[in-house]
Amino acid sequence: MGIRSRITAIVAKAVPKGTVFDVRVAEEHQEAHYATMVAFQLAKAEKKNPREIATKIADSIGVKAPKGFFEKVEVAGPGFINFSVSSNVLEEELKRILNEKKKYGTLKLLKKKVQLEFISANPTGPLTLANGRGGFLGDALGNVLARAGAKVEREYYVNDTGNQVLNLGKSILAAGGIIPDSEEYYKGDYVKEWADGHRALIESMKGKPLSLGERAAKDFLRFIKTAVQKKARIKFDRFTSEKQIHTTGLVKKVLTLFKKKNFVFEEDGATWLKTTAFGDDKDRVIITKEGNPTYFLADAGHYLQTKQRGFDTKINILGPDHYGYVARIQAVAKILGFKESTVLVTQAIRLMEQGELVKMSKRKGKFVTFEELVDEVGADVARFFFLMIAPETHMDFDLALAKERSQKNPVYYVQYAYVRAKNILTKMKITTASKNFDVTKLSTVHDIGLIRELARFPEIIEDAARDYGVHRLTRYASELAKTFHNFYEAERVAGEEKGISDARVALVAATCIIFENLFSTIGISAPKKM
RNA sequence: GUCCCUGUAGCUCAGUGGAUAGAGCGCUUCCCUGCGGAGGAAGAGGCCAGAGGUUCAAAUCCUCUCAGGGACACCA
Repeated sequence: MGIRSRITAIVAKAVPKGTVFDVRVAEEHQEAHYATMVAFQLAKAEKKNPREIATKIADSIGVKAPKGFFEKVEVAGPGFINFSVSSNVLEEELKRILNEKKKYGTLKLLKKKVQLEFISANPTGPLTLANGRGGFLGDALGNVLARAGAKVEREYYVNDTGNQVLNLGKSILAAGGIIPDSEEYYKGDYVKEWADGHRALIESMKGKPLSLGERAAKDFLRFIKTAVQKKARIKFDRFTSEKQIHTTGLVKKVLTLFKKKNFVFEEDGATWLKTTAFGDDKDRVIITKEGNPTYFLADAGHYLQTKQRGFDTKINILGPDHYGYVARIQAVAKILGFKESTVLVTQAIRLMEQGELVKMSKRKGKFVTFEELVDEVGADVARFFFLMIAPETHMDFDLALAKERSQKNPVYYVQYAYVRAKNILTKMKITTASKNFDVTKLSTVHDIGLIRELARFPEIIEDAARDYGVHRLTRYASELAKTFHNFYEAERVAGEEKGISDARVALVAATCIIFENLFSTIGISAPKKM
């Protein structure tokens, strides 16, 4: 339990039961460490002056808090309650970091079993930058949720059959000159390349474009896997095949279930699901009038599979082009009885080249792939840069500046802080920092500031696990790095009087632990040197 | 036309209804006789797109307007 949650627990005892309130890190210009605005909320209900209430609460906390926990609790301004924790508490937290190491910042906050689905791009070509954005988000979010105590499965749902794959097959035939070209076919060089490399095969399969598409999709999926897992270091536990959803009978099963619950009707020769009952703006076809199940029905079968495999929570990360899909898939989740179903929609990345917008389109074949970007700037930079920005922000990425930008990217600033910290310990030949140090020797603003910053790590994990705001982690990384660089410039570790030196060694060792935990959660490397 | 997202420093972006709106880059001026200068310090730079409203309190919530991006298939 971090410092903030301990304060929250203490405040909770001093206010009426059930009061909802926040404890947050105090603003920088305040001397205090943490603050709460609870008095303002109570003032409304109790029709009293907030300052009066704040004073009452502060007094009560003075009595109820464990002895020696706070150095100061004071009312400020119109009714803020500011907390300064005592050095004992900081010492405890520092020791906790040194003891728990990798486990520091693992919480028992989430008890749920979560399936996290992301990327799930069709294997009809290389990944786009938007796919990559969702990929990094999913990977890091998976790490965060796991740290917060959830059991997480990361899944890539592969649309390895159906119209898009058929279209891919036809596109290859067209690229091979066997059938005439058409507007809707995939145009990228990769289609041509694949066709050129499989001349005999496409000749023999020219009557079966779907099978040909499936065959090519297998290759493209392999390329995707390499780009995602090897190059971008995005981990998946499971690749689920849409084709298998069909062959294992899940499509029929989910249809039966929908019918049983009376959400199915026939119209214009097609079969529909009544998604409007759950807020969708129109009902959706699940079986076409030709008698083919739609992708949507297969996806419902997939959701059913997930439910049957024991997941009560499903998080699905979609790209901006799938926004229109959210309402209907949420309808399915409700019918199937998921306890929680969240769809996160990431916004597009606009690729700029010399001030010009470059359109990304698989079909037109003009795009910079996710893999190319990772090759160009490296996995750490690409990941950190993408994860710094909230997913709903439309992001401008200037490709011409990508490489130059990488020199100035905050990821280097952050990793350099870690290298500096590590280097101090290496130079001093310290492998394990002693836990017998005197915390009162850590007395400068830089010492204290660093400890306070380190202690925020569990709070960041908690917040990110609550609102899925993974960019909190990269922001925190920059702040921690700044704090450490400040400390490094101002204070020495080696060569100080022994008591101070020992205490600072412990502090630096703890800093390394936090950086390592943070880096592994974000998914970037912890370099020994740069 | 309907729906979604966005509009905050020159640029790229943070900002959970609360205290003096922040960071990085860029710009100005400083700081190496020390653990790695890929650093540090100081500074300039903001009618938080606009207008109404709700509130003790709004960049944050509501309504409208404007601007940019995206989605609106018996494709995925």
